[in-house]
Amino acid sequence: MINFLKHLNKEQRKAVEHTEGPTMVIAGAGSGKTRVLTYRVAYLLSQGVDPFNILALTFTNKAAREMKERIFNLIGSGEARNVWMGTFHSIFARILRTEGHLLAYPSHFSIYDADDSKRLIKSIIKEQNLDDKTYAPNYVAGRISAAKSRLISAEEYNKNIEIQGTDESAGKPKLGSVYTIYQNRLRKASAMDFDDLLFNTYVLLRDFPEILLKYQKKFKYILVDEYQDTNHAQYMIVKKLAADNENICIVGDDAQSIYGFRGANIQNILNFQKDYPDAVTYKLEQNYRSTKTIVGAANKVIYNNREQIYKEVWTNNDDGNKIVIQKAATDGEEGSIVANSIFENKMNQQLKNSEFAVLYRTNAQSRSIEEALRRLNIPYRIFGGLSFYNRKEVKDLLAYFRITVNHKDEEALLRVINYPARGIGKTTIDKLHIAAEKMDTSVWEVCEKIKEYNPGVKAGTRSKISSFVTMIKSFSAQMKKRNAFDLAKHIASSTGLLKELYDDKSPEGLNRYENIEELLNAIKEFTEKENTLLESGPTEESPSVRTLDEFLQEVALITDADQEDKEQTDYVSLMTIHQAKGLEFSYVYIAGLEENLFPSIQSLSSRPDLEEERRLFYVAMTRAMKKLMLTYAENRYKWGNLTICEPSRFLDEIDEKFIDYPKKASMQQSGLSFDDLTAKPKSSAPLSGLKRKNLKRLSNVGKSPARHSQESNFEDIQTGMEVEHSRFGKGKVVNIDGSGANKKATVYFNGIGQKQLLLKFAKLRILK
DNA sequence: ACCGTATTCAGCGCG
DNA sequence: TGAATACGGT
Repeated sequence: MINFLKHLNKEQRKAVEHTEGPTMVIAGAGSGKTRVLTYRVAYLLSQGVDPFNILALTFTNKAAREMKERIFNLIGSGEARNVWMGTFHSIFARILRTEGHLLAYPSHFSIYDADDSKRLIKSIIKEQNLDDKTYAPNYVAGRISAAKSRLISAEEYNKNIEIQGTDESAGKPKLGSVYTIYQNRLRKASAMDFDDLLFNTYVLLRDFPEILLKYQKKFKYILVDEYQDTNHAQYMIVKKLAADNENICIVGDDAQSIYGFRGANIQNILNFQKDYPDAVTYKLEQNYRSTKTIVGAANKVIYNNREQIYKEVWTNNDDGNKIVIQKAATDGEEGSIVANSIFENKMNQQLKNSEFAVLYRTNAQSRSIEEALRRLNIPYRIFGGLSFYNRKEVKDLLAYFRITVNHKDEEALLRVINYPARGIGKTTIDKLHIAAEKMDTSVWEVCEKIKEYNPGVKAGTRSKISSFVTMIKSFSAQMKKRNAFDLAKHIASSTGLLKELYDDKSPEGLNRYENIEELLNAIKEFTEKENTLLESGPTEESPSVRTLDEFLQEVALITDADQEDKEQTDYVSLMTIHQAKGLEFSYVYIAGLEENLFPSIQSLSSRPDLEEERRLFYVAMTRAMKKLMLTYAENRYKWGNLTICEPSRFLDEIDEKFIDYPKKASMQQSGLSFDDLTAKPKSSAPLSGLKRKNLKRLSNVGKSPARHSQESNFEDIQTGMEVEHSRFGKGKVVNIDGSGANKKATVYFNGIGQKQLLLKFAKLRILK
C-alpha cells in the first residue's frame, strides 16, 4: 500500500511521513518539490485521513491540475477527488459562494478580472474629474491591490496617517477616496475583484468565529505550495485556518521568490520557524535536474544574497558542459547567435525543438529572437500575451453570461449593452450612469425601470433599452432549465454576436469567429464532462444539468489558456523568466544580460529589489538541465532607438571555472555591419510585421501554436485544387490573385458558396 | 455612431 | 518599435 514511498530519497521521505504538526520543506531548485507534495497527500490518504479534511493550496491552476493528476496516478481518483485542492483564489471563491451571505454578498457574485477593475477605476477617475496622469489607472489599481493584499480596507486606508502622508506628498491625496468609491461600486455590482476573494475570506474568518471553527475542523491537514510567494492576506488566512490543529505543511524555496513586486512577502517563509516554534524543517538539497556545472554556478550567484535560509544544493549528475557567455554587437545579432546555436545543437545531436528554451527579462526582447528563429526556419512558440480568455470576443460573450447570472454586474453590462450595436451610444450610457449615481442604484436598475427613473433619453432609445432588458431576463429565466451549452449557443446567436462576427470576413474576423466556436466547444465539453461524473459517483448537490452559472464559476478563475497542448507539437519555447518558473529544459538561453535590463533599472536603488532580481537570475539558470548559454548585447534598440549597454553584474558573479568564453568569432564583426545595423529596420517591413502579429495571435490559442513551417504550404495552392478549410469544409479553388504574403484565393465551398481567403491566414489543407 | 489618424507610453504578471 | 487609446471629422 505504501510501497510508493520507495520512490523518494531519505529527506523527501521524512518530509512525507512527518504528517503531524507544522512542517516546512525547503525545496531547492529541481529537488522534487512537487513529488513531495503529491506523495504527502497520497500518504495521508493511505493512512486513512479523510480526503475532505485535506486542503492543498497552489498558486496556479496548472500546479493544482498537475498535482491532482499525479495523485490520481499514485492511488487512483476515487477518494483523492474529494481533496480540496486548488488555487487560493478558487478555493476561497468556493468558500465565499457558500458563506458570502454573511458579508451581504449573493452566492452568484461576479468576479471582476484585472481588466474589469481597471475599466472601473478609470471611469471613477474620470467621474471625479481627476487627472488621469497623476492618477494613472494602472498605478491606482496597483495601490488599491497592494492595500487589499495587506488587508487594509478602504476605511482603514483613509484613516491611516502614514498612508495619507505618503499619498499627499506624492501629490495624490485622492487615492483613498477612489479606493472607497471603487469598493462601493463593486458592492453595488455584487462583484468581487481578485483581491477581494482573499480579503473577504479573511474578514469572514476574522468576524465569524463559528465559520472559522467550521473550516478549522474541516481542514485538519493543510498544505501550501510555493509558500515564498504568499502575500500578507494569504499568509493570514492560512494562519487562521491552521491555528487549531497546526497540521500545516508549507513547501517552497526562498531562493525562488520572484513575485515581491506584486505583493509576495518573502518574510513569510523566512519567519515560518518563528510563527510555529515547533516546526520541523526539511531541506531538499539534492538536485535531480541539472549538471554539476549549472548547480555550482547558480549556487555561487545566489550566495550573494543576504536574506536567505542556508542550504547547499548539490547533485549527483555529471559535470556537463561549461556555461557559455556570448557577447553580441546588437540585440539583432544576439538573436542570430541564439538561433544559430540552437540550430547547431539540434543538428549535431539530433534534438527536438522542445528541448530548447530562450528566456528573457522583458517581453519586448522576444522580437529579435523571433526574427532570428524565423530566418532559420526554426518553429517556436511565444508564451504570454493575450490568453484565450482575455480575447475581446471571448470576454464579450462571457459578459453576456455574467449579466445573465448577475444583472448588477456593471462591467459586463457596459461591455455588451451596445455590442452588437443597438443604438445605445455613449451619450445614453452617460445619462444612465448619472441617473444611477443620483438614485444610488445600479445602471441595470435604471434600465429595468427606465420610465420611473426617466434619465432623459428619447422614447426610441428607451424602447431599445427595454428590449435589451427583456432579452437578458429571458436568458436568466432559462438558466436553470437548459444546460450550459444550449443556453450559451442561444445567447451567442440571439444577441446577434455570432452574426456580427460571422459577417466580418476579414482574416481577423474569421479568427474571432473561430474563438467563439472554441468557447462554445469548451462549454459543451464542460456540460458533458460533468454529466458523466454524476453517473459514476455521489457528488455534491444533485442538479441533473450543468448550468451556465456553474460554467461561469469555473471559468472566472481560469487564466492559463494553455489547456495542455493536445497536439504535442515540437517548438522552441520563448518566454520571460517569470513564466519559466517551475519548468525545465535541456538547453536554456538567457538573453539580455545587461545592466539596466537584467537587473532591471527599477531594481537598482533598493537592496531587496536587487536581491529579487538575483533570485530571478537564479531561477533562470536552474531551468537548464544540460547546457546553459548567456548572452548580452553591446547595443540594443530600446523604445525605438539604439542604446549602449554594459554587461550585467550577474555575469561577474559566476565563478570563472564554470565559464567558457568562446573565441571571438569573425561573424561578430561582420554581423555588426551587415546583418544588423543595416538590415534591421528593413526587416520589419509590412510583410514581416503582419506575419508576426499572426504568429503571436495563433501562438496563444494553445491549440495551434505558431509553427512557421506550416506557412510554406500556401505557396503551393493553385487554381483547380480541392482544399479543406476548418470552418467552411471542402471546396474548390476558383481563382488565385496576389502573391507572397498577400496571395488570395477564391474558393467555392460546397453548400456555402464563394469565399475570398488570404492564404497566409486561412489554414487550407490541400486534398487534391 | 463610427472610422481613420495622432499621440502617448513603455516591468516581470498568479487569479 | 508598436500597441492602446484619444480625438476630430463625417
